Amino acid sequence: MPRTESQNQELREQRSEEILNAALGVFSRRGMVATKISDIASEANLSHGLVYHYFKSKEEIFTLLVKRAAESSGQIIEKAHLQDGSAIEKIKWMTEQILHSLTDGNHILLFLIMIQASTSDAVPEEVKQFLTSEEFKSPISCLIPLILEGQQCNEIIGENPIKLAVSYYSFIQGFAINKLQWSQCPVPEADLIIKIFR
Amino acid sequence: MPRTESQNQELREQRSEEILNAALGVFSRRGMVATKISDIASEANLSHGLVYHYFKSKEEIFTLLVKRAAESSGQIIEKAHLQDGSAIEKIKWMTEQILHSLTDGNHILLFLIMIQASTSDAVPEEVKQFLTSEEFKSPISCLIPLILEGQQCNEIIGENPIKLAVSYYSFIQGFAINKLQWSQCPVPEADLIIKIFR
DNA sequence: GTCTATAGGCTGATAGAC
DNA sequence: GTCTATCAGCCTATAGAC
Repeated sequence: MPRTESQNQELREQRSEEILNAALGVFSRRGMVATKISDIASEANLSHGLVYHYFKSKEEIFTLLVKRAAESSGQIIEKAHLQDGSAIEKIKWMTEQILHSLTDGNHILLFLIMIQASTSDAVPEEVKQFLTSEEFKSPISCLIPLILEGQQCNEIIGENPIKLAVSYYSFIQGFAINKLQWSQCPVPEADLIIKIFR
Repeated sequence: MPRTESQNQELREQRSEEILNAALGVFSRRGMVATKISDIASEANLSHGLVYHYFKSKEEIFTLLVKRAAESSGQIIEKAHLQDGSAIEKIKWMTEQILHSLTDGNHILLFLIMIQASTSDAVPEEVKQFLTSEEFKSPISCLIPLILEGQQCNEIIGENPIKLAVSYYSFIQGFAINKLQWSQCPVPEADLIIKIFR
């Protein structure tokens, strides 16, 4: 009995996700250029030919993952703004979310893709354009309104807000990297990081 | 008039450094796998053939740079231990040195090579071995004695020293990455970072 | 020492069978 | 939808001329 159209659709969707997941794993370990299509294929347990049935190229897969990562990081910041409480409580909440997402699941891999995308020159042109486009809101620029809010009620020290935002994200990004190298490393509490704002 | 032996020696040394410097620049921008020998050659203004006259392979160049980077980071920590003052003053001094070295010169490139070497799977076997060998002292483990010293005289909070060290290096590494992406970004003061210890 | 030419291997991408 | 076979291009590394 042949598959129905909707079953076919579902299969396509599922395979596609399998490939993307496999790619995420390999990309985050080896970087875009160093991963071969055959690496992705064998991680996903299918032939390299099939990868091309679902995606146009290796670059397309990478670009897609970068956009997902950007979206996922954007969502956390958005949620933080909607949170109850003072500015610093919002930042603390966000920090807890991030640290938690780095600790379990493969959110950390999306994080690393993002770091690779923004630190390496050897990425698809489309990724470069995306990262400099209006569409992409950098985490640093999204954090600044929150910092200003905290400074107005003297919750946060009167330091250059950009400097504070850079420091905060340095911390987060650096920790993601450390965590990848040493997955069992102790995770700092959000309060430890928040200290830089006081 | 032919060159004397010592002039030849000097030329070799000089060319060798030129190539290493060029390689450092390209590696840090594109990563090891994505840089071609011809990239290094043209950055150094010489033919690709000549690169092979000085080095056995691309991997050899990368490995050499990783070892230099490790040495240079080890030296800073060593100097910090020899510094006068309390533990936290030593850490502050070290932080200032690091921030300064990230700000000018191409020390930051060595830093990034180190990050690449320790985060990517796609590095020469010799690099992997080196990073797990006794020869290589990880910055985190080198910082711990200093933290313990500070905790004994209540200069530093009684938090898990490993956690503190991880947090500190997360910050430093993350900042190096940010600085590379955005070279004009404001540089936090050492005191801002040191807050996590109090 | 330095260059150009080229061999050899690998990999991204496609074609075509099932 | 999935696989295997294969092509075409690129890149490392070497050989040999100057």
